Amino acid sequence: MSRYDAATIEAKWQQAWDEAEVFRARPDPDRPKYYVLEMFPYPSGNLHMGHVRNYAMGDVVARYKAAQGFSVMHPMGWDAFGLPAENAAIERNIHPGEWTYANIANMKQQFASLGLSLDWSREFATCDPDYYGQQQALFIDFLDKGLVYRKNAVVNWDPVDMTVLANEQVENGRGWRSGALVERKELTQWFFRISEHSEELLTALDGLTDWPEKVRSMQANWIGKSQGLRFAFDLTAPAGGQEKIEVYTTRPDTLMGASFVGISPDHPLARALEAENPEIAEFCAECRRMGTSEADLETAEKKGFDTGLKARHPLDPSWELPVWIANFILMDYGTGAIFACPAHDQRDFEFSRKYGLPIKSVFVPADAPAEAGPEYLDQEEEAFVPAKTDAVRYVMGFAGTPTTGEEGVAAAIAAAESAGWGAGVTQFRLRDWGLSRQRYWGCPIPVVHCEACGVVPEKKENLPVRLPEDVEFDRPGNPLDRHPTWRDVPCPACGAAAKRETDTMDTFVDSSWYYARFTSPGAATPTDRAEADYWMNVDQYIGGIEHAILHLLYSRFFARAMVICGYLPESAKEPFNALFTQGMVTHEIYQTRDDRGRPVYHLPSEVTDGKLENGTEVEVIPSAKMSKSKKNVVDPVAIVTRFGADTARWFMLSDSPPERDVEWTSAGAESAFKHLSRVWRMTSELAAHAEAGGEIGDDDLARATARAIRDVTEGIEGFAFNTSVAKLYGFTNTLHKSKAPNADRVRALRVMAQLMSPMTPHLAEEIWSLLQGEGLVAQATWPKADPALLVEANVTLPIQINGKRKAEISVAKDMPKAEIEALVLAHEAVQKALAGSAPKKLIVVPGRIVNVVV
RNA sequence: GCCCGCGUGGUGGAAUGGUAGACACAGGGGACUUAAAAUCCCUAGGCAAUGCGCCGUGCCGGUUCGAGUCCGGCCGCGGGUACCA
Repeated sequence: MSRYDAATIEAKWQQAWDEAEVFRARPDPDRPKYYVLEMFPYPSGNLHMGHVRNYAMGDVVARYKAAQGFSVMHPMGWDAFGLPAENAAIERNIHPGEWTYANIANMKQQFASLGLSLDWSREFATCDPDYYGQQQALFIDFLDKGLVYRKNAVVNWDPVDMTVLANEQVENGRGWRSGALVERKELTQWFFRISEHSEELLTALDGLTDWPEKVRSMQANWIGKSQGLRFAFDLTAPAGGQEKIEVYTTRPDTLMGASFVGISPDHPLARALEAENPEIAEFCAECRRMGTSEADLETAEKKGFDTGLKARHPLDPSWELPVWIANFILMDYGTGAIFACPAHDQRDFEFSRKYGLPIKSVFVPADAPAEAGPEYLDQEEEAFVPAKTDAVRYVMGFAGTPTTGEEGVAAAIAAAESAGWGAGVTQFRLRDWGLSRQRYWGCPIPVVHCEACGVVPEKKENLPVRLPEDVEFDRPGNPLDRHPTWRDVPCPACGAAAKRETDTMDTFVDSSWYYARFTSPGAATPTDRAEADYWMNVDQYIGGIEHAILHLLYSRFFARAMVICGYLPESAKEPFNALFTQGMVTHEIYQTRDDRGRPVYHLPSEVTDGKLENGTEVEVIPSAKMSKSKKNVVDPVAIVTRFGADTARWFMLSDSPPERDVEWTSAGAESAFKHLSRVWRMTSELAAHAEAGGEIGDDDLARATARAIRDVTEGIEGFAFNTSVAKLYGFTNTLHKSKAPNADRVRALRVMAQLMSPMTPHLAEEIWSLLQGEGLVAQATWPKADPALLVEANVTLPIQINGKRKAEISVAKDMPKAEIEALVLAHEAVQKALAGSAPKKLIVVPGRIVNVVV
């Protein structure tokens, strides 16, 4: 007997699908449309298992929806701009474009081997001039609508390489190549006005009911709406041209516990003081020798400098608070200035202890001793920070007698407003989106700087503003800046000699509208409205949880901006109807040490039974996300070559729930292959008995088939592909053991082929064809379970005694409660437990369980 | 630091607040085979010892007739933290 030959089967059916153009998306008035999209990949050059998992999931949805009668669009493209191409250019002296397109060609071939139901006719890369030209057109329209503007912002500056660094290029405060201490540097940059949409982006989250709750909650926290008080501390004497310091606080109720006023090193007052005082200049310079990332700033040691200035407390003009510059205060937040209340903020507490500043309690726990007062925390190690809704007792309030923080804040705002020294304001944490990048491999920002006219957008007929090809990466920095001629252009407004902008766009811009471009990838405008109106929204979006905030929030903003500019219908302002976030693919890490004790990593393919080929034992480190640096990667191509794409897909979908991480094990891949081989063997044994349709006559097999249809369908609908896979294992076992006539088993196996087709499409197609199914299984209608076959006559009821299962009874499904109770009470185990007395309680949940409380 | 998740046998995991461990991997036993591979059958949380029992879903506590599931507090791991994508 021949064996399961995945390579032959897969090539055959991939060709058949291509020839029949099965996956070509076309508007169809007779069917509802369904747009499935997986986050497009960065073309690193090689497919990894995370891709296989992500795209296998999307493929299940796309194929299943097609079988359900939808007109499906399932496109694919490339998120092709970004840092790695420039790094490759520097390291290997290859042009970023050449490197990127070679990677795309390679990966596309690998994609093809997986047999995904993709409509490749819509493919594009974000580095295609056609795509980024339309992005430039969008930028110009956004500029016109006031959605983009320029302001100053800080970047990580490498003073040796004279270049801007990404946060990930800063390691322990030093540039990753030069090793130089990184500085913060201010540049004029372009910003999208996303913060103007904070309220809308926040409230609209409530409508995204098919998004994971965790993603909505992360976005809500990121947007960070808060109610607080804005007011000013008057300086006792003007300094640095300032007479007061404006602050924002969400805890105005703690104002009587203030110990100092803190300002950011980038605050205008700090800037002014720097110029006069070398010590302050040195301190601020030290603060600026830090990366710009929030995690770095927040975890760095808290440092401060007493400016010697004093500020008057707004409630007591005779109370003078010292003004400190502190490294943890961000200029981007609120007003860049705070007042510190160490008793009720852990960071302020530590800072105050370090610098010997007073710590006065404003409130104490509700159950604190009656004599507890402002000195309550004197001996404590931590600030007292209860939930805002917890009951507390104010000992130094200034507005009534609130009983919780929440009430205290409201009362403090009301008091400040009526006394006229402060205003309650709503504040958002969300900042405007800085899109300027001082790099070559990105979409050029289509503006020209003219001495006479200022910043002028390029004319749309001159788009795309193409990246020049003749660039060198022999030194750090942006090659666009030093290109001999590229910058020189006439001003689009006056025609005089002018200079192009050399900054390019953040790659998040590229990925913020690609879903819209897929609806009409060749259009001469960013979208074709008829196509966009038809295909939008994305019905199911699938991608990694790592994109929960930035990519998804930016896309939501961009969709709104595109609606404003008329490129999308109003209904598309939330572009993704449903979102699913899948987990990562992980693997054990194999490590040895070199003669200096440094770790050396080994590929799984080099390790057998915990040993290298030369017999050296490796240390096994628990699984982590597959990464090249740890070498815990498995090449999908090798798996596909060895077992076939269906095995790789099947294994990626089995075992782990899609939203959780999955661990790749070679044993798991082998068992997946074994199973598919078994199904194939059953098929080849039964193929001789294949004949035309008809019902399954054998009652048990008919019922098992109906249950399989129900359960597999439920699994797919609920994004629990692992349970669908488990049910298919079970159905295979049933079919294997069934003594039903061959014709019945053929019929059941045909159904199984349909149920398997979203996951293992090639094998399903082969089974379908061997068993003489009609047409392609990829175009067959999804099977329906006969409800009559799903009805069970009897149910097993577990009997619990005091919540612990002790026995069970089998009863008719519709048996009345009273009869069940009688049966239960008569049961031997219950009699024994009751020992003659009556039960305290008898709970009967029909069809579920019985609990006897004794 | 902050925000958001996750934690169940030797392993991956299943389980609308209702029989914890479905399905599978590895393991053990058996069949077939000269033998091996492949395949097929049986077994399988731990302790105890043979019926029956006790313990058990990271740890501590709570709500409930009943908690892996809900609530509070810890511990550990992971994702994000605005220039990685």
